Amino acid sequence: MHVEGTENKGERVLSPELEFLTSPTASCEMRQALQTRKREYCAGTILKVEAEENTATYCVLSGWLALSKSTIDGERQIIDVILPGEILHPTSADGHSSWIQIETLSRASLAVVPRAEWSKLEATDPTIRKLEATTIAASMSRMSERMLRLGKGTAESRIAYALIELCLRLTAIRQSKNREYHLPMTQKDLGDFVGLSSVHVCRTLRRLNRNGVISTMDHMDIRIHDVETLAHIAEVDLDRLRSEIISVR
Amino acid sequence: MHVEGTENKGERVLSPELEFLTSPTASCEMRQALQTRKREYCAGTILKVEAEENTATYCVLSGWLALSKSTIDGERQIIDVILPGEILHPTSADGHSSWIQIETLSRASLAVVPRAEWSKLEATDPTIRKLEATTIAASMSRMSERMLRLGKGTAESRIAYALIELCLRLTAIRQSKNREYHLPMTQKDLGDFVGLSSVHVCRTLRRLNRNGVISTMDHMDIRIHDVETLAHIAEVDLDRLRSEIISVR
DNA sequence: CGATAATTTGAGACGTTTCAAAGCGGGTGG
DNA sequence: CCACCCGCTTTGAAACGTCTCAAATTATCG
Repeated sequence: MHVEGTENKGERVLSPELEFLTSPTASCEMRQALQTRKREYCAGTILKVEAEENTATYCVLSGWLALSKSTIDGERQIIDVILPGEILHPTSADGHSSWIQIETLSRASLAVVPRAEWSKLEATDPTIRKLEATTIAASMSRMSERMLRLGKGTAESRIAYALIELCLRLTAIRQSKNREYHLPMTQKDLGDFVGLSSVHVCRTLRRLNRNGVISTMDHMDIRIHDVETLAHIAEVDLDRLRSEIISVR
Repeated sequence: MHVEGTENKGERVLSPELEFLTSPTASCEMRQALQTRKREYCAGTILKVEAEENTATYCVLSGWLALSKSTIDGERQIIDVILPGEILHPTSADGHSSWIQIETLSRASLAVVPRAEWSKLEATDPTIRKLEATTIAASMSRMSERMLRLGKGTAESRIAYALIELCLRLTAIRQSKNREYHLPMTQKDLGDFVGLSSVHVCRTLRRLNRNGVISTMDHMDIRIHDVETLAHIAEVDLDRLRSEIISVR
């Protein structure tokens, strides 16, 4: 169980301020609200426990989040990874509890906006609703891609898919170039993400390394050498996937 | 591959008109729109193929839908099951293609509302937006519960969870009483839903039968005898799950 | 530089899949 | 009305992939 983690890498090529925050489309109110609600967290912080009282909206300004569920015996499944620029509504159907546990994978800065204030922002700025809608669509889409592989894919295809998905998303927000990025996750985390034991994650990663498809350096620095092969292993059509999980801006 | 199926059971205790359609909260425009867009489909119809052009909103008036993704070699994963009263936006992040394949599991009647018209409805009727939000929250919530079990659960817990989830949802819309309902799915379908082969679904179902936890009669008529045990196998807290996946009305 | 966490590798156990064949049931056409 | 066919369920046996356990190695941080 992560408590007040010590890792603090994970955002190296990060623009000082977030894109949509400074973008001309964002309204003045929006920028202000995010700025005043801005908070910093260190890696491994648990922001919200499953089923905890929650009605706020989270905007990720920098850093990575993991959304997870756990079984009674402590097994964790990472449901989704949230990257900078994305919006998160952890409120479940009953309208007041969180359907998910939220934790930081790296040092992160977030704007946590209470429901009332967020509704006001939505009303004043029509672009926000659009951003929200595409964020949700993208999230659903990548969740189902992962479910498909969780249900029917091999270990290799699950890992390959995760690496490709993250690469595409990071590239879209200019936090990856040349198919190279830092994963602020341990192999255990990655295993919890793709439904494998950390041991098997290791083996699979090593095999991909040996075959020259990717290389991992240092603590989880990923470099994809042969996207075609990786996409083939992941059973992914790159262009289609991109259009499904990347919001148009 | 299902094409124009022949099965047409699946909605036996169905109220002639859907709850939220006739409810006093639904606006006049809403009711009219749904009525004029209403269409009937027989079981096993594929409404929308993955990645197909799509910007409409689907309202399920009666019957069951399955949302699925498939691998290149034809393996299908059912991502979610949609029941009467629920709303579906199959539009992915690019704004015009569908992120999912939609098919009917039983005979079903749907209102397929084009985007422009739906936006107008949203604008006129504030309750629709709320309904949409809770529908999405509920869907996310149950998808993640299923992902947790797909990643970390045994065959038994996956099946047990699916049976409980469906029982709760059906009970909420008064299509199940006394924890008894008809599942308009084959064992293959159920396997595609929970990530198991049809053979293993059969074995697992039979074991639950032998142990007196459930009984299955006829073609997939489920009766849950011992909810406590089933919930325990599924690793579920019934009240918490209910509040997370059932929309308050 | 020692303590602690994360990765790597091996070997065996376990659960699920696959293959195969038999049983059941419902629908169709003779 | 019966015979036949096809799809679904059931059961068995073997193959396969992943997990677990265990131990060695390597990184990380105070």
